[in-house]
Amino acid sequence: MDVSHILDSLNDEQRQAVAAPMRNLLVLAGAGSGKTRVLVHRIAWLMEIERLTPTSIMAVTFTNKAAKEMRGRIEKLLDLPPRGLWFGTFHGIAHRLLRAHWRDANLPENFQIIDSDDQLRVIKRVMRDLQLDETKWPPRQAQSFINAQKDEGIRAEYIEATSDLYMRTMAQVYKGYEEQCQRSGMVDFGELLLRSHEVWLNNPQLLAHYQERFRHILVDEFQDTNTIQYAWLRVLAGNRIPLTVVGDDDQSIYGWRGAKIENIQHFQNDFADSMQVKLERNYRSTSTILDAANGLIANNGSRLGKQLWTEENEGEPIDLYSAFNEQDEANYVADCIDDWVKKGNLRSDVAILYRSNAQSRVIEDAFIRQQVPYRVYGGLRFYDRMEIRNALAYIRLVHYRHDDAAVERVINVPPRGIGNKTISDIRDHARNESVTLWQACNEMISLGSLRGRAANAVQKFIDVIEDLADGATDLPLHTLVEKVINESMLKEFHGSEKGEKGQARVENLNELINATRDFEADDEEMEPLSAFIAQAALDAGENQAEEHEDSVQMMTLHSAKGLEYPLVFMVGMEEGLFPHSRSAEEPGRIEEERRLCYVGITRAMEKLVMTHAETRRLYGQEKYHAVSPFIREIPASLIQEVRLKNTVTRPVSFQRANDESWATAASSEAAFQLGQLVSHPIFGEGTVLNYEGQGPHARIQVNFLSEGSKWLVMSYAKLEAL
DNA sequence: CCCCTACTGATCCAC
DNA sequence: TCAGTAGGGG
Repeated sequence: MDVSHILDSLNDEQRQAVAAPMRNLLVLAGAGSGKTRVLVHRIAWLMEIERLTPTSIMAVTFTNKAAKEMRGRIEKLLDLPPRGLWFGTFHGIAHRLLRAHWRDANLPENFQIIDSDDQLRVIKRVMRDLQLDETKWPPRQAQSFINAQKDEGIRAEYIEATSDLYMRTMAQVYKGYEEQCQRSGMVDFGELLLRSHEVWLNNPQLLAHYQERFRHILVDEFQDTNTIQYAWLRVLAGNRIPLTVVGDDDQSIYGWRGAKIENIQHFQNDFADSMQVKLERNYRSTSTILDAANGLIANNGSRLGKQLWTEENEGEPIDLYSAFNEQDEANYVADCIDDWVKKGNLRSDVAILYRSNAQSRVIEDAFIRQQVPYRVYGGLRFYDRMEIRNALAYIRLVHYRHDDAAVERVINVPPRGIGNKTISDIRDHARNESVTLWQACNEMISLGSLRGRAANAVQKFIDVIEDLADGATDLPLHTLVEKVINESMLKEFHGSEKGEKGQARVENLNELINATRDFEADDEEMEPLSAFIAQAALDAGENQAEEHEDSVQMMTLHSAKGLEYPLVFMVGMEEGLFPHSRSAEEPGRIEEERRLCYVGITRAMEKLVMTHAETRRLYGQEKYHAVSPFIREIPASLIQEVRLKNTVTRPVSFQRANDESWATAASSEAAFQLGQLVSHPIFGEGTVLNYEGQGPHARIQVNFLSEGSKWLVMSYAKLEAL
């Protein structure tokens, strides 16, 4: 057997991992060490050397993007698509299992996946039914409670009846929510895993079937697994199926989302007879960058232990810039990028990394001023956009009339005269009669329990859906979707929103049609429509449409994981910002922040620049932050201070901006001060609450004793100070 | 039903 | 500070 095409391009460590015996294997893959490559080659090895069929291999990832990339690379390596390979995210695979065994899972055949937005609506409804005060019990809090429980594998019934009012109330909501979901066949993300885990526990034969079928399971980013995912894997593997897990404990940054770093730390104890391979050779960064990363992460205790190395040369030192304030910091970054581009480099090779999204604004402002094209990652994902979610709700209703979450969403979108009163009547009917909202609509109309106008409107809603559904099964997917978007009037509705927003919304709707046009189900057994609906629920879609212009990439440290850039800026390296002040509370959180810093550093290939601001305006207040302790943990010899603190001269642009704003405030204050008592010839006495603008357009807000608060134009108001 | 005002709260976010 | 949103008034 010629194995050269599988092993030739690999280094020794990588080969060891790829060609390891069919036993439990932990691959500790450092940043930039060729992790994906090892996974892909391992799969090829299993198929060609160990002679496993594609159907007997399961490969699990966390994101659809990762799954897609891996699939592409396997196809390229093997020169053919690996048909039958079980490939996907934890949720995608769990969903597939539940579709196949819906009876065993005690679900209706056409159960629907709901995302967090739908989930919140359902929870709100349950809480309203329980007559809980929304201000005292925020639905969002209940939502995260429920999701956290599910991630831990805990059902409502297992939450003990405690005297703790909070726990009792939450458990009550959780219970009501579970019942509501069960009644209307809704399954949330956590439920996919929880339910399929239970299916295996309750059906030994079914579990045995899969244990015979799968001969190997591979898991990517193992350090990100949470409790239920880990349990899911353990039950499935059950000492019968060997696992290859790949991950890096030093890059575990999702503890706040339920990920358990212990899962990778204890893997060797929990999975019998396992071996471990470390990938420590880095192919990405200069040795300076790696030494910085190694020095930093050495401050964490209880690591599995890794030391990145490279054959690359030292490269440039790490720059540290102490900015006067956040504007100065932003200008400095913009200036550096100008230099970089003048030297003939690409802007798309530059990334700006920050701890929290709020930090991007100041930098964006500077980029706009200096005309640096940029692109911000994150924000709303495609399938989270309002117009897309509305369109999907219609599509879901065409497919399955009893989707309560979808009815709630679009019963009055676009507005067709169904008011809150009518909707809550429909909800009441549905609850009293134990039927779905769709059934409630129909029943109430035939019973005549809706008034004339409301009845007409509801009938109109029913007709729209029924008309769309009529003959829907004969149409190709994209034609159907196009029809839905047009006939639901969503295009007109969203298109008429003012500004460029409407335009963008229509474009997105068109994009949705395009997406269906080249949609391919990865599960051939499902009908296209339900496959598409499931995909839309489980795949957030590409972050954003590709930007054509060469632009700087801006993102949070979290979303930078897995990416690499020749030039990386880590901004806001200040205590309180990074590490974030909220992470000082719990033990272990600082270590996670340190790992996040490690992730940031190891994104850089050639050059790393860190900046911090001595003063920063945060939540409307000027704050003085100390330099991040993480900077001190990097060997000082690797860092070069760009400018010594005591020689700082204020940049010209800053001085001007600052002086102007100071002058404005001063001149306004000269006239009236906030809180000052004033008198008006007509409105009488009042207190100054606020003012804005300057010169003849300046306006002032006064809270009058008799009239309440009013905005007045200062030059006409004839106010007198008292 | 839409717009304005007042209020709140504020890391990180895939599925 | 400011963004997002709930509730009142036109």
